[in-house]
Amino acid sequence: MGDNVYSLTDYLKESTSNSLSNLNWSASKRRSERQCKRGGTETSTPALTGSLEKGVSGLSIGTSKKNGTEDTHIENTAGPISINVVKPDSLEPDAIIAEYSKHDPTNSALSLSSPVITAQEPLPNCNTDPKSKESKSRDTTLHPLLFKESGLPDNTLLIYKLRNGEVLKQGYKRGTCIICDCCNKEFTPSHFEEHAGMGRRRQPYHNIYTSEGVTLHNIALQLQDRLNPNGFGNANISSFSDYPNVTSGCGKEPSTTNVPIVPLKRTLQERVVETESCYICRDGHTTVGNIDSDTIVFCNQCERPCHIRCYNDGLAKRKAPLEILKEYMQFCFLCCEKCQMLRAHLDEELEKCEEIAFLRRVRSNICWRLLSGTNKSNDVQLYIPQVIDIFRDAFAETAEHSGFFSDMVYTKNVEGEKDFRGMYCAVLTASTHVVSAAILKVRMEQVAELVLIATRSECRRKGYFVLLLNSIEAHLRAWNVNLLMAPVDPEMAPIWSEKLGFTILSDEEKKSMLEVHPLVMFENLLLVQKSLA
DNA sequence: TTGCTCGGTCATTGCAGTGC
DNA sequence: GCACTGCAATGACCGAGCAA
Repeated sequence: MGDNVYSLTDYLKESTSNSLSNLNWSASKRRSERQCKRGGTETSTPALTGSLEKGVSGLSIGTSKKNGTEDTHIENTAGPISINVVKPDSLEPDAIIAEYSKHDPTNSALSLSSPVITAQEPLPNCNTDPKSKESKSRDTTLHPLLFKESGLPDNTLLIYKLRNGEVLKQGYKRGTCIICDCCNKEFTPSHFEEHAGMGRRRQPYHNIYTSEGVTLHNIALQLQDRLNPNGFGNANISSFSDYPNVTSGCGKEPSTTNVPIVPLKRTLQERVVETESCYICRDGHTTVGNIDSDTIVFCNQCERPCHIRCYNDGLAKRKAPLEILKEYMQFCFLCCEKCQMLRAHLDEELEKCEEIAFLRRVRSNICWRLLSGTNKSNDVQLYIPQVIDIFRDAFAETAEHSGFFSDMVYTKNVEGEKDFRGMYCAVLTASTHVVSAAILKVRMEQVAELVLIATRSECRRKGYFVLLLNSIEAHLRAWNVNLLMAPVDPEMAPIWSEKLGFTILSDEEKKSMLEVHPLVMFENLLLVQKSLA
């Protein structure tokens, strides 16, 4: 995989020169046509020469000096979006596809962040014709965001289609252009629209969709919300992928010898029972040593404690305590419908392999998979050892405790010590290789925990981390999980906070959170959280 | 000679009106 | 509601003019 990824460099280096010539060609062609139409003469200088540095004409940001209008950004409160971006210094078209915020499709439309252009005061005797210049104002800062470094990731699938769903052209984003699949030529959005035979529309951003079915216009709105959350410019913040790839449990490398602290709540131990109350009746009464209706059992999904009798009260047909205990031991005791639904979603996801990006050079798809170490199929067992290797490599300083990684990945229940059941591996794969992996524990709608996340060393700094993280967030949203928690190295906390939209919990908040939710925590790490609602 | 400013030209595409 | 269309706002680019 590493070789494949790195080999993409040559491909893009080659194509860079092609892109220049294509860009100039298309620009010259368009200019020529327009000048002929106006009866002018064609200039000898291609209009877009050198525009690769400054951005294609019409895609740059600025304020008109002609009429003195000035863009004024007002504060918005829209939530963050998830965007995957390839490393700016990486030429490879690696893992890239946008995973846009799906949880609130109306967010972009209602966003307050769209630039408001101050209306000019009408001059005395000015033309009040609605077609007059003064009646129009336009936002030229929005759509260019898509083509900036922190904007739409390269290789994002782009489709020009009609409102009825008919696909006219398909391509992918690269740099400031769109590469059409049919001819492999570069187009600006407007050219792409023209290429699709709909040049007369002049609405490229409203008719070019991603594979997610989101228009470029809506993505630009979401980007704007993300980049300008407080109404202030974020010019100093570079690309989202511009940071070390390994985070979560430890940062780039663990600054301490981090040992996972697995809460005892995960096991049925006396002290746990003594300190827990049934979440249904709020009573903590139980009889230690007996298996009866007063026994408190922990749900194998949400891990909330409940009396067997309280659980049975909600059933049409009661179950015997021993039967429930057996279910618990088999990790299939689910306390309510929501937990059953969530487990069904997870089980369903285990069967899937979603293609979320495509590496043209190596003709390999980047796929999202959710794996369970308990699955003994050859397919899963092909990936699991790679996941362990990735974690061992990424968290080298914890090598002496590397057994934990194996236990987590294989979701072992180490009797009397640690219960890693219910953990899943979320991975990105290319061909038969895992490029990025995370250990994920999904609870009910309350919280999911991202225990570890890391990227294969040779694949780092290419955007896989963000791609995986955003895929995780998107799936959690789809499963109605509304909070994602992650233990992070203090050194990496600013990245999680500033670039990934997480909130760093104070020690007090962390303590109370861990009391409520039995998360796997590491020594000396901070706890961050992100609302997915 | 160099660097800066200004104005003209043009490509791009946002916007609004119109028709179906 | 959608497609089509015309208008024109906007920024990039370029050359001319001017000052240092």
